[in-house]
Amino acid sequence: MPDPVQRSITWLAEQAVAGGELLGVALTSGVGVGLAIGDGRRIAVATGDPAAIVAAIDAAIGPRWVWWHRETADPLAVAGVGVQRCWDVLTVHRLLHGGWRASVPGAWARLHDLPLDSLPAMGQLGLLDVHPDEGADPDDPVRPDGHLRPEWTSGGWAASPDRLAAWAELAVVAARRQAEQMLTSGSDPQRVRSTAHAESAAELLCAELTVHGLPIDVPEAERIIADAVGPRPPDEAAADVARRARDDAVLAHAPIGARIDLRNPNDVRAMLRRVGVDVPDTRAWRLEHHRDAHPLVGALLTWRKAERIATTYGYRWLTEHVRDGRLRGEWSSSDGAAGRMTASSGLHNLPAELRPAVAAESGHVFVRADLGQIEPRVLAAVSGDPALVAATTADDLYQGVATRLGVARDVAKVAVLGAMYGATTGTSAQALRGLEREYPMAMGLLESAAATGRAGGDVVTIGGRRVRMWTDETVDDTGRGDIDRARRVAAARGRFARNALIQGAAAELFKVWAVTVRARATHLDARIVLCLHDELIVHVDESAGPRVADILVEALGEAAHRWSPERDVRFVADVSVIRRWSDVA
DNA sequence: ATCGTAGGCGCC
DNA sequence: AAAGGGCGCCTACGAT
Repeated sequence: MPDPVQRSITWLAEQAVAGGELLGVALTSGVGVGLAIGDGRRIAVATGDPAAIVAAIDAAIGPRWVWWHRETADPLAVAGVGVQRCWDVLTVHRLLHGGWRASVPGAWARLHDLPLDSLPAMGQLGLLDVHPDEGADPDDPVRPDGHLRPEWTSGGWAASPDRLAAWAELAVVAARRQAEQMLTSGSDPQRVRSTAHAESAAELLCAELTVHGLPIDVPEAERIIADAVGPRPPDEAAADVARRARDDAVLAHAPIGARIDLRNPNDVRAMLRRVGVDVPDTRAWRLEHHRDAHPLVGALLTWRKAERIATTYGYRWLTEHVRDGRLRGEWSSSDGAAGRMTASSGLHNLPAELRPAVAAESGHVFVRADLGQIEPRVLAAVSGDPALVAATTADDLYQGVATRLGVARDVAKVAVLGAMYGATTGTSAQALRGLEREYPMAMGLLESAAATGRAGGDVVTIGGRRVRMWTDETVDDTGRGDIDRARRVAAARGRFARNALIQGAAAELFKVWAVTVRARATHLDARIVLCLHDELIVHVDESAGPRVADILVEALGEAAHRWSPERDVRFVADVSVIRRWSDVA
């Protein structure tokens, strides 16, 4: 190991002992790595592989690494540096303030109460304006007016080792201010800090998921696709012929003489009307009721399924998103709403028919686990409703609720889910009154969230995530009056807020679980390859499968302990060791 | 031509 | 039983 690296490790070890709990890092592969404690002491390392340096320091002193954003996590994931403790400033910013968009200059401005309208514009926009930093030192990342210098934030931070070190130091300053803000946020600061740690680790996990991908048995995927839409067409013309053949199978049932585009919902609706099926839209669940009315309906529904494979999960999808036997997509740790993870390339909406193609590599297994009845258990935890907390001790929570309400299990389940989604009509309405009677704390919490949402207010999850209420003007106006429209917008906001409280909290618990699994299973060379809201898939050598299965269960207990405000809520996971995703018991 | 929106559907 | 919350991705279509 080169001398400067050894020196920096020694230096950092001393600082860590002296009380520097946070360690800033900024790195680029071309330039090196910048490190900082955050009280003015920096170190710039120009030689050596940045990721190797980080790995060596991580092993030596195990600090909580602080970085600005994903651009630092990505190269660490590529290099396989399994950093455990981190603080991602932009991820924490999204946690505290909500929304999906977040930028380094914006987060900095917010932290320092700087007016957002004086945010420095990118590019050349400012050339003709009076420069707020006229004559100032361009090597200082902060302008005299307090904003970050755009030349730095747009990439100049990586220009030299010294700048990397200054940038790392600034990240620590930002993280410290974020921690201070938590003290006055209105939520429990300990709890929010804990969420910040988990969310930051989840963002790093997302960088790793993006790099690793999901193992795919490509020949099996091709077989499934061929079953649905035929063999891979050699050219565009052949693809066109195949598509026409699929269309004709449906149109054979249609009234003759009609020129119908099956991909045009208006055409389809008109066609259905001509065979006596009158529907407001042509969604599958609606057409299901009319299956017996005419053979056209069944043919259309079958066509739609094949069309889904052909267009979204067909040969093009395979060649574009599967490389080296892995389905690769972009992962992000929190969406713009309640904070669930998102993934592209179909990773989060792979049709069940394709799941046999998701297969462990040879000599490996998947260890798969999903959380059972996660939403009502989360509702019990965040509301502290004693009756609902008691219901979580059962494997089947809904059965207990049904017994208490004196209704059928299905009715109870629909009612509980409906209460969390905002459904208020139908047969669940009567059971809803039963819920309000038997679980007043839980239902009261949901109703107060809905009221906040209806009034246009933000809701805050138990972990401290702010979910910003939308101010959408584009809700469809069918020509009725403004009052009616305002009422519909308010109702939609109420449903959104009601759900966000639960969906957001469930996402928090899930991420704590996932990053705990990641931490506890790295020594087995196990890799999380899929996160699906309440389901985890870990890829590992077959010899370690049973051990990882145990870890998934233990990690859930640990995660619940760290996350749940309510000691007595029981969370359950269904775990299995499998070769293919479709092998689930 | 390029963009945003809506209908539709996959998953949770 | 009813059709509610989130996301990504496809197509067609109208506005720019």
